[in-house]
Amino acid sequence: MANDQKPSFYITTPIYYVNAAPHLGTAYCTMLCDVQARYRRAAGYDVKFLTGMDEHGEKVAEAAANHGFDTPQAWCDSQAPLFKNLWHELEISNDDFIRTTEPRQHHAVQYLWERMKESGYLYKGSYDGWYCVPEETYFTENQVKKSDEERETPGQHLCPDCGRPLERVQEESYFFKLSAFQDKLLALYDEHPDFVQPSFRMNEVRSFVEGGLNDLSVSRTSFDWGIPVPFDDEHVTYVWFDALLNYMTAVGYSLDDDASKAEYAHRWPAQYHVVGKDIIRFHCVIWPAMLMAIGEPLPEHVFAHGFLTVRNAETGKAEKMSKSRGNAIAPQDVVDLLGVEGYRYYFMTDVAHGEDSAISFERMEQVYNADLANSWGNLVSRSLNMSAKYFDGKTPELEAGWAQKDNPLRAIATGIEKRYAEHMDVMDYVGAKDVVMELVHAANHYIEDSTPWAVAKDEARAGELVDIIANLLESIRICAHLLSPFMPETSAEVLRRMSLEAEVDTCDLAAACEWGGIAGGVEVTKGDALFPRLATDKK
RNA sequence: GCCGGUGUAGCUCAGCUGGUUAGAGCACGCGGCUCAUACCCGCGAUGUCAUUGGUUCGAGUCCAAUCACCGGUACCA
Repeated sequence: MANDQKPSFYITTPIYYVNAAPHLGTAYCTMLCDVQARYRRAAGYDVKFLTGMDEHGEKVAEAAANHGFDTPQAWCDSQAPLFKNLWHELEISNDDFIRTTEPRQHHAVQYLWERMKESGYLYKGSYDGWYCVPEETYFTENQVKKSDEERETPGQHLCPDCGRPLERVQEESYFFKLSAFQDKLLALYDEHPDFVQPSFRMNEVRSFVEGGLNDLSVSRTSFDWGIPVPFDDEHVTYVWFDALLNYMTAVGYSLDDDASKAEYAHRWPAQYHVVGKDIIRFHCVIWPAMLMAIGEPLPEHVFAHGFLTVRNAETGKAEKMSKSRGNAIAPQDVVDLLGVEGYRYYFMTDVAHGEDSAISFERMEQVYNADLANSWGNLVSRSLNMSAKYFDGKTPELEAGWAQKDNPLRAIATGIEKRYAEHMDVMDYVGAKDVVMELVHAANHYIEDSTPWAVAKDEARAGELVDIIANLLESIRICAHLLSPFMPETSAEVLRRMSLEAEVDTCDLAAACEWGGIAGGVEVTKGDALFPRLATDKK
């Protein structure tokens, strides 16, 4: 429900196409959103995090038949749990899961058609294409042209798949007058340079729009697995007016009751649509144009991430993941190696912001061992152990004002939340991680410099020992908060081991990161290693 | 073909508007320590900054050309 006390933060993943089982790429995109959603909740926002599935279209109907399902709906129903279960396993904290076959989407899409009709940006025309009779497949003019060129059979119009001659077909279709929005879109990009992120993607979008826009075919008569056009029974909605609209459907668009209207007013526009770079155009060109046409506010940002590739162990080169190459890595493979939280940490902090990235199990092990086992996990281990050992299973008793004393860790921790937020706010997780790891490394360094094991042997230095351990525990507490969006369960565990369970799931991160928050004289438990070191098979 | 981008240590990348001996993390080698997950801390080596030419007192940083790689060139999400 809408919470008017806090600002809304609405973030979405694309809706994933039902025909492809969830893979490393979809998990990556969903994790990007999850980390942002968790961060924003901690930062005091009223978050809605949406993901879901795109279930309409000709290919879904075909897949259903091929898999022996009676209806496309039954096929979709069988696939939805694959996504939901994986998101659950990967600690994805989505607040909603939309499926385009749901009644709410049906209602919203039909409502959109009426608004589009009123807008004057809709007209009926004909959509030209090429049809391969034996393959029963449609191809666009460009697909055919491209394959003819590659095959060096220009102008012959041969099927890209089987090479046989194609038939020219014309289909009646509704068109959205995308061409009318060129200037408005360019103005949007000028006025909101951060509409498309990272910034280097903006150039691609802009040059595309500058090259001129064609109107967009938005309905089909050649198949019927889709939402009917309300004023024309022959037509079903083609992808654009269906898939993209899900973002608005999920926050009450088209509904007339007071609660829904309030929800929509509170939530829309979205702050972030996170998408793969392959669908950037749909979100940065078509989608804003649609919204302009019907007079709805535009989303604030579209963030496009890169693709994950696999590093070939022998050649060192990045390759596309594919079943035929046999180089595909499944989410489960990564979970098996790193655990869920190690998985999240690796993909969120070792993939350069918005860029493609070649991943490898070797690199995963390195990052896991270096950052999680050796640095962060071991810091927690040694610090909690010393606290328990020197203070009888507890944190040291603290005198009032202890937190005001200067020390190297306090110096680094001061303002750390702000530095971290600058990166998190723009989804630069690598940069945010670096800020946190600076404190982790400093804390390990501080232990060496202050030699608490030596101080503990000298009763005259008891006060000094209290300060050392308190500074360590305090640093760990702050790091746990900052790492929580990436590794929520580990951070919660760390706080619990310091008897700070009340701080888990804070919604005031800035306050939580103020120096001086630990409790004195409470139980502390060393516990098992958070991230057991992985044995690397080095020869 | 056209448009755009990239090319900096073994790997992943920083290097803003040109200015002393080119940086970080990881990986690697040596030394120290022992609270800790054989961990941590210190020290160290490595780069003709893709190539060539140009502008400049001075260029990784600007310009041109060349080579290599990548993306886009729209209705598959």
